[in-house]
Amino acid sequence: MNTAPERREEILATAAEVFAAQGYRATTVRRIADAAGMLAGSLYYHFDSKESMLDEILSGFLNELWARYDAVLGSGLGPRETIEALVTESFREIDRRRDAVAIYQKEARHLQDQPRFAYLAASQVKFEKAWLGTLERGVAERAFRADLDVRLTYRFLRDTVWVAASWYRPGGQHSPEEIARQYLSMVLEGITLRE
Amino acid sequence: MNTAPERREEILATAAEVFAAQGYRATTVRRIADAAGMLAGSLYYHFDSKESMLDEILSGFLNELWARYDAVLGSGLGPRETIEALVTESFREIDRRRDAVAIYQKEARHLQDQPRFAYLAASQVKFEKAWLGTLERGVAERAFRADLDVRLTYRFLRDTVWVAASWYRPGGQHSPEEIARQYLSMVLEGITLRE
Amino acid sequence: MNTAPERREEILATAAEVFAAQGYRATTVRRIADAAGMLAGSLYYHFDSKESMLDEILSGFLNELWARYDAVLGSGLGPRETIEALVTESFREIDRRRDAVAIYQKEARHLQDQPRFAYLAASQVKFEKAWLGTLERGVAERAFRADLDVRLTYRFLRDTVWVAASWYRPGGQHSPEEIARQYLSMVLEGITLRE
Amino acid sequence: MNTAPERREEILATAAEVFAAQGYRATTVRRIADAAGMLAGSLYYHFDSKESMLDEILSGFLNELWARYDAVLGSGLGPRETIEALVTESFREIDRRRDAVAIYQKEARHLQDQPRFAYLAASQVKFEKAWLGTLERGVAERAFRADLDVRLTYRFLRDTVWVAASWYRPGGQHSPEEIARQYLSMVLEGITLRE
DNA sequence: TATGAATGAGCTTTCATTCAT
DNA sequence: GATGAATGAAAGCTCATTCAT
Repeated sequence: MNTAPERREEILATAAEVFAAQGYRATTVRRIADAAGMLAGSLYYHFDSKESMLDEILSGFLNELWARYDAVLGSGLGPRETIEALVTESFREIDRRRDAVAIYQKEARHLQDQPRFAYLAASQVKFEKAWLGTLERGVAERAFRADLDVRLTYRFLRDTVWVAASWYRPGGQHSPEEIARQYLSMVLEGITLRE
Repeated sequence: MNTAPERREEILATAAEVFAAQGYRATTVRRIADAAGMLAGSLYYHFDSKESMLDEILSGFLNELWARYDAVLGSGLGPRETIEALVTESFREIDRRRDAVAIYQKEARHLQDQPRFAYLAASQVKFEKAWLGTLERGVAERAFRADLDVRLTYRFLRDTVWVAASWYRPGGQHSPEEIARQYLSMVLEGITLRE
Repeated sequence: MNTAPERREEILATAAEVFAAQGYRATTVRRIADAAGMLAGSLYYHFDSKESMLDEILSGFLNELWARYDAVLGSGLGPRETIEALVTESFREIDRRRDAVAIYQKEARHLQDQPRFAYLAASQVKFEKAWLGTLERGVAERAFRADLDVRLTYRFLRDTVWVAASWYRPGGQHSPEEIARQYLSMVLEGITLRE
Repeated sequence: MNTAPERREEILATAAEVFAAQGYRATTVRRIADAAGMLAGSLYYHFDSKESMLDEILSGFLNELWARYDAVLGSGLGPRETIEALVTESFREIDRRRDAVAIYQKEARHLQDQPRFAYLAASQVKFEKAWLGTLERGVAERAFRADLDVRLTYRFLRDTVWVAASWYRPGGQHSPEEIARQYLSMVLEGITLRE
């Protein structure tokens, strides 16, 4: 199962693309193989199973994401700046691994019940801790409004950011940073015009 | 195919529940039948295929939704009030048909390529027209900020509302109207504390 | 998985026949289905898997065998009569379930490592206890020779009986009881002519 | 296909070991290669197929066996001494090629229908001729009992000897010759104590 | 001599669907 | 209205084998 890393990555990228486009279940192993220019059986030289491809895609994404998040969280920023940095890193990750994010979005919920994908639930918990904690700190430090339900705000922010993977196309007219800036502006200031 | 309407509705509700929990593809007809207390083959007395169950669930949801939306859009409200009404109706619909909304969220994108589900794409277009139009009117009438990309704002709003179906539980601590009010407050005013 | 018992038994008998003739691994599910007059997939209405057919065949055989053995062992016979009765019951079982015995013979050794087939090993242990015990009792009571290695004698007897399944054909010229009588005569008296 | 004979023999011994332990069909070429410290494809430098390994194992065993048997049969012994010599040679062969004998035992029956393995059937015939002939000669010469079915006696002897391969471990507490002596004692004199 | 990568045929299994009863 | 049994297509996966390097 350990092959030339480049070929693995190629196949994995192909698989991610197809999974994201058609859904994991609806994707046949044959379809991935076609897209990778080989026969279905040949995939099994590189990977144990369809599921293990999914696993690598998802864990690869989460590992990278958490490396960035941890850097942000460890750098001693204030609540508002932390939120800004997390949102920006999220959009950058969507830019880097759009397919993985889209798959995560669609499949994480039922996958996390399987032992193999327990790390999805674990990540979810860490995620909540990081965002919710920052929001609460912001309320305490009078950076954020106190009249909003924090959990609701958390979900709002979280969903808002990740759902973007469903329409985002890398190389489009807005850079990830630009999208992040606009999102943050909406979330932080609201869309109402103030004069 | 025409049976006592209550039995149909029961089965449909069951199917929606399972589809929402496991995904359409991953749901077997047998699982639905189990949950409905019958054998798999017996479902075919009421419906002619698994796909037609999905179809009824989705179109039932969209028909209801558009009846409400059309009422809002035809009532001559200003842009801000229109947005408020649409968001509120959306959360009410999530409250009424949580499963259908969750299914829609997950499956609409690839279903809309099939002729049978072309109405999903059509609805999407109408949807965009309604929301985007309202936002543009709001910018023109100086109700909304002009410095934000309107398409981005549209997507932001749209996603934000519907994704809620993934965590919303009817009968929870917040009523749909209360959730709508908080969401609107965030979107319209932002989460930043202003003194 | 619970269907009309007659159909199950029919299919099981067919499967046993094919397993015995070609070996478990070499037998395809399609071949069993062909012989049973159905399509491969249809077997799965009645059974969970190819392995579960094997399981039922083997456990059915062992259950029946042990019912008979236990009756013999509990009836207070002397060592020689016990051996005679066990051998006779064994040949009767071969007559009744030739295929199952042949499969057992060929496959038991490697199957017993799998948890599902642990009962094969358990049966083996009980088996040894019964036969070896009887032989030892026979030696103690001066019914059997003391100059032979008892374990060797045990293996000799055990193998000798069961291997017969590989050539025995029900309805042949000798009844199971007649074969048992000849086998016993050889084992007990030897083949040497004494005058 | 012609390589250093030592490497071939090594691989063949490895293959025989795995075949004997797991069964021919259940053994993958990769498993053999693993055990031989190479990759699956590399085996094909030495052998042209999995089947040809089996072929060499089996024919190697039979050739050696027949060389010994022929020596015994050509040496003009009486029936009892012939049986004794054949049994002894058989146990020596089990000692030398335990795996091959075990494979033979399990696979010969269905292999012999394939043209490639027709020699298995031929050997079987020769075998029967030698043993059955000796037994008949023994009955005629009043060395063996006349009241036993000779064919049954033949099968009894044959099976009894070869099945030992399934439990025999070279280097165990009994030498092949010792095992042969005990077996012969049982078969010739019976296990009953005579005073 | 051996490796790494691929092939292709065939395997067990799943599942939506049908239909006589 | 529902059951029990079967169909048939397609799925994921295995594995002996090939072959350029």
